[in-house]
Amino acid sequence: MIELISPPKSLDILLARANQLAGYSLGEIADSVNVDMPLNLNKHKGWVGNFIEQLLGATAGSKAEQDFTHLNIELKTIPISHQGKPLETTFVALAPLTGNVGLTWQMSHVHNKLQQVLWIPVEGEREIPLKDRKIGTPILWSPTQAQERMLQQDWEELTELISLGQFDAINARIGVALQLRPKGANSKVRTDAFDSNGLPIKTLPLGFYLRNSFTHTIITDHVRNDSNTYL
DNA sequence: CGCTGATCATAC
DNA sequence: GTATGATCAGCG
Repeated sequence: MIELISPPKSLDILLARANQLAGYSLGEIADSVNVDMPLNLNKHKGWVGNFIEQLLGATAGSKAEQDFTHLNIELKTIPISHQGKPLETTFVALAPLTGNVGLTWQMSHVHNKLQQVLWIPVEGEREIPLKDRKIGTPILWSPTQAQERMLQQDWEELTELISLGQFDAINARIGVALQLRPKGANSKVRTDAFDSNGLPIKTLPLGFYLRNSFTHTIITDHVRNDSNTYL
């Protein structure tokens, strides 16, 4: 896209930028910065996330762990219903299918990425034309102790299944907060793993996702204090 | 109609 | 293929 926006030098600057977006529609903002936008997300699933990244000065296409490495903050847009509930799960990270021996929760990418997240709610009802969907008030979140425990427990259970090569037993129904689901171009994609006998196999790539019930609590817990609140 | 499994785009 | 950003689609 365009608009070269420098990375925010401080948390305050990042939050100020994010707050300035609240209340405006994607179309209004895209117009103001002369960015072309798709009619819908059908073939542009990551468009909103990439657009917000650029508006806030995240380094696009980076391989860094977080979007704002220097601030230790991960950016996530989240589609919200009229009732303020998440409409989609939140992808966190690709699940390593090998090399999990000796890996702990504290060392994991999931833990690292979820230490501090700046959530940007965006209206996500499919009946609302993409350009008319409004951006909401940003939420800077870090897991509570209870949430942290929940995440760790799920991560350990899911990672254990991977380590044991129990891929037949893995499905999206496991886990209270976190779940494992396919993450790839399509169902034919394969990646390296080890089966229950420790033998090399090729299997479907998986990713860790946050369930809507979990992200909903993040939004619910967030205290709104004044009239300058959207969504 | 919520949720799981499948899928889309892009950079390297 | 991996890693970034996610949402689509249709079964139960």
